[in-house]
Amino acid sequence: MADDSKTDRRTAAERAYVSVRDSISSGRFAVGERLTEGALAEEAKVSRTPVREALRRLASEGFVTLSPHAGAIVKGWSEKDVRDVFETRALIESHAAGLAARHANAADVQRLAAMAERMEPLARSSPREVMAYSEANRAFHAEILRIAGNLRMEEIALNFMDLGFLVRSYAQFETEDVQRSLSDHRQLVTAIGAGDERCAEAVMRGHILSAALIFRGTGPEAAPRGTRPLPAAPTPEHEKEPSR
Amino acid sequence: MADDSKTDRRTAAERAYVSVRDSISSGRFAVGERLTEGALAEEAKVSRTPVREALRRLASEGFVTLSPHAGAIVKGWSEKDVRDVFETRALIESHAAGLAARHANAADVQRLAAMAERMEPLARSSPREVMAYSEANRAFHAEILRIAGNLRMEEIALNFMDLGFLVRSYAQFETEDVQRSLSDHRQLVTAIGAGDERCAEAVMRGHILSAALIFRGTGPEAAPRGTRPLPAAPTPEHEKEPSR
DNA sequence: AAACTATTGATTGCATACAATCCGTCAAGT
DNA sequence: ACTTGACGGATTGTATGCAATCAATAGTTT
Repeated sequence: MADDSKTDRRTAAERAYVSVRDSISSGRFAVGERLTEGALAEEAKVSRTPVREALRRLASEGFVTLSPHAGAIVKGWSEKDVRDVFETRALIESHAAGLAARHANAADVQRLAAMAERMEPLARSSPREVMAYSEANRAFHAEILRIAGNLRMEEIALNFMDLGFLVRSYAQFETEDVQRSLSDHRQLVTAIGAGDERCAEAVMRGHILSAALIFRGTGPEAAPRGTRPLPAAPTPEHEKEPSR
Repeated sequence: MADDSKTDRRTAAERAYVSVRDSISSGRFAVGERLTEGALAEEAKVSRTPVREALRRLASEGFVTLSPHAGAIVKGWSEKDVRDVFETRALIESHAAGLAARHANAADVQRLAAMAERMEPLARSSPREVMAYSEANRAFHAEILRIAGNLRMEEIALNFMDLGFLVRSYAQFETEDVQRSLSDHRQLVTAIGAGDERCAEAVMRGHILSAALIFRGTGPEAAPRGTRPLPAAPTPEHEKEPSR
């Protein structure tokens, strides 16, 4: 973060993207807050052009919504939005788990098992290692998707996992939930190792849907208190469906 | 098209996007062809800035691949890419069909039936109405996704349907295939109207996977001869997976 | 002749200046 | 008092100029 040296290999657009995305994921920008290009540009120490590029990308990934001439606002998530995302994840990742069970070789299973094992200590040192645990969890799911061998499903599922509200939700996990989650992972490794597609599918579906339950249980005030004043708690519904 | 009047409500970026996308979908740009910002800007009568924006969006939607400092090339589709897309579509849209069967009301079914019916004459006047048929087909699938009520799945499936190679593939349909496709649609309407989730799922899965079979049957020379010289048929594999 | 290096041309990436648009405010009219 | 209209500030959208980077070519060396 203190590395503002000029020898930055990444493009300015990439820096802007990471900067804004992290600020959203970490909750520094409140849901519903309007992001002006100028301010973001100043913060990331680039001009407005790469910031615009970053914002378009973030919009396509679901982090912000932007309307012509009105700019970008941090996207809020209604109950239904969250349910839709988890439902889609459950559909895709359970199918992927089945494919993984079919395709996995010995090395794949070995790797998965190692990853699952590595998560256990992270789960115990609960309160502060949320980020590390979340990262490890993402890597585990990513590995299963990779083994499944469908790039489209991999992209979609990973994008969903990266949406900010997921990371926040891990903070709400009770130790009991974490234990069940770890158990799920072990079961997944076993099922995939045994080549039992149906079992892998079912476990993955349950794994994700139960996570959805926990998250939704945290209630509508899932907005994390960020490092800044939180300019007036926004109404729970920023984008209402136009009834269509 | 002749409307280059200055009273164009759309933004320049939107015009650039449509311009480039249409040129790709229609095959005017060959697979593997390199697209330079300057040329595209001139063609769409805008500056390079909105063209860049359009290219990023097209990349996120899978029409082009772009690498830093190297620009954009029209994306090619390997056998596996196509299989992945159809597999994912089958997974999502079959699930959506099931949801639609659960959620549809009388008006929804009415609308679907009308759309299915309207496609029949388009199918008969086969050779030239490919575009109209393709549009109607897209609308039919889109309506089912809308009824299903999961925005994420809707977005994903529609994006996949819009990928160029699909449109091209319709040109390859034999009348026999079209008849089966129409029959599938009628069956879908019936199943959804009856609230039979399993049936709707199964029919949709078969509908999409059989379309995949037909498409793949057209072989690797699916690259349509465009209106321009086709600068040397590119090798079938432009983007090879880095083996990971 | 082959391989490696330097240079040139073209293209992308970025910054900045300018134009178009939107939103809030205030004034005037009904 | 309420609506309507216009003005002003701020923000987004677009164009253009310049710097950074890459690819290809020519030239040099082994």
